Amino acid sequence: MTADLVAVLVAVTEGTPKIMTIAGGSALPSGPFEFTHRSLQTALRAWVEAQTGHPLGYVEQLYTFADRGRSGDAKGPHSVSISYLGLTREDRVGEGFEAHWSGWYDYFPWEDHRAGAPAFLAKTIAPKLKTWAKAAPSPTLQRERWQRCAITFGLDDRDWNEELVLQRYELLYEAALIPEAGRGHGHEAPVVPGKPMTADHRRILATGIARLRAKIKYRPVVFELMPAEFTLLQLQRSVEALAGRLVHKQNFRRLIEQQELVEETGAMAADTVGRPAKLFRFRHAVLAERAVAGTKLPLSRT
Amino acid sequence: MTADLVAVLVAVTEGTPKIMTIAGGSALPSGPFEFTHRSLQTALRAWVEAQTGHPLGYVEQLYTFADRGRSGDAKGPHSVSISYLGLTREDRVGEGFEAHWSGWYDYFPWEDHRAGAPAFLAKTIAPKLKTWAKAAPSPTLQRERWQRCAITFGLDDRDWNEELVLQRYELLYEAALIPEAGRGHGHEAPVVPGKPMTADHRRILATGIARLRAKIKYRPVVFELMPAEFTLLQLQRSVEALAGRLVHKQNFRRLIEQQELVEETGAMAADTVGRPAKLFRFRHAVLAERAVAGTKLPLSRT
DNA sequence: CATCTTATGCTCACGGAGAGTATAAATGGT
DNA sequence: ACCATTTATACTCTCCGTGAGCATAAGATG
Repeated sequence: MTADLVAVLVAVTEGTPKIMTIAGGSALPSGPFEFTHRSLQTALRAWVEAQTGHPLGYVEQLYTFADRGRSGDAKGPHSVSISYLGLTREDRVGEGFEAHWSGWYDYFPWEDHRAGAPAFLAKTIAPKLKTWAKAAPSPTLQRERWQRCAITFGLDDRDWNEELVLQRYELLYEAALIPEAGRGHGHEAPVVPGKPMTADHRRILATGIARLRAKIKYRPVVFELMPAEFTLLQLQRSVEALAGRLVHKQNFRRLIEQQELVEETGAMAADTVGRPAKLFRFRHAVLAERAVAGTKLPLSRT
Repeated sequence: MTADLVAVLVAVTEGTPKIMTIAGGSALPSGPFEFTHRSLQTALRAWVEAQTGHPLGYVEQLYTFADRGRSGDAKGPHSVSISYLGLTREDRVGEGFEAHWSGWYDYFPWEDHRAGAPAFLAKTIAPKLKTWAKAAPSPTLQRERWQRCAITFGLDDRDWNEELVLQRYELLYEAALIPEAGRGHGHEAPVVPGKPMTADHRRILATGIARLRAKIKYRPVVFELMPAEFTLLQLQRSVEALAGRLVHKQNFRRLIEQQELVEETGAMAADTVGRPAKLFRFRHAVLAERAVAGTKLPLSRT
């Protein structure tokens, strides 16, 4: 038996959340776990450093799952995959490394609601889900299926819940609306937009996004994705990029400041449009001061 | 390489949270992962069922960690341990099974604040931590250490945060105040009350408790630990048992009822003191109705 | 100088959470 | 029968976090 590490490495560049990919963007970076390290965390850090040429900031374990040999042989070589979420900055990649960054909404276009709900959600996905729901054997099951769809995708006037990334992916998978769910029928036309990935890598990515979207609400992890100095608007844009939805500007600032998460550097942002903004830096002290330093997003419904 | 499953199986009986143990209460149930199962979850379920004679309710993965051979050989047989949290009921144990249930506060006596903060916290633990903090090389580090202690243990007039179970355990471990941290000095006298466990099992248990304490606040998982019918006070007592602190009765009921988590059975509780209480049952429908059905605990500061 | 854009300060209303008061319905003892 | 005790259950009140909007300041641009 073998153990593999799979990494969801996240960076945010100019309002776009990105993940590190290999194989032309069709897989997450992964590799065998070397037992020469003291722990899984250090193994992952060393490995990422070797790949990207830069140490990793925040690291968190995501999930472990077992595979029964993808080659089809029932008794073949089995493996355990241990997935991690890591936060960095894109510009940290060293020289001569072939780290590839892909926008994460390339894989989950339906997750970006910053400009409102994507049109194809109501136009394409919802009808397909409805069809799938109606294909259930009994009326009760049909209703239950549709209820699940409506809840996870915010249909029927329900609110969009940005944290249900994994549930949405799994629903689409179950409804066979994405290529990964291909049931041996050869290659069907992609019914739902979004780039697929090898094996269950897109599921792992969904897990990572979901975890991160939940985490930014109660832990100051966004700062791991920011440069040393930033304006409050830049910070807000990063949060919005991750959450996939807009935030109420004034309330966001109120929250950040009243929690004393940042301090002014004294300098002002250069080359900007409009009134120049103060530059801030993260107050690393808060990590020691508080056990839970929340950043509950002040979401706006517009 | 091998993969092991370690289970934190929780039940609540008469206001006491319990965990399933083996080896006279000195270890969590664990065993090798059989690759004959489709997933880790099903493997765990099957395995627990074989051990206890009863299917498992709620199951959730906790954490995966790697061991570099406990026997001391640096290149010896390595293994990956995958830990799970499972919720059941004690009375579900079948015939002829030797499931042993131990109160979880036997292992973490400082975590039970239902009758106020335990006396030995201020009398024994706090001074020891202070000594440890003062042993840091520089004044700055000394202050940082003590700040950490004060935050995690709610000292210096800080609030007790029941979710920091793991942080507290790791702090005690770091300060060498618990037997597991024994640094080869043979066996010292236990400086802090609480039953130790084999290897890092107590750490895993701490992880499980922390996870559960966090979860009951936003997911209706308590019901997995309740009998089919229960009174609201029984439900409250279970929550309090898990959280290790008391709850405001009226507000608790308001919360449960306004969220429509339960429905009356029509019957009343028998053989009770005082005014008889209505019996309720969990409305399983809410699991389908809502994505997030919270039970934010209405904690009281008394 | 008008206009656009972004920054930043302030107010308001609503609802949830913590806390307390009051009343009802049972039991057991005297 | 009456009272103390225990538990159940219904309301009320206050405070504050949160969502939302208004207003003003300070730059750039034409």
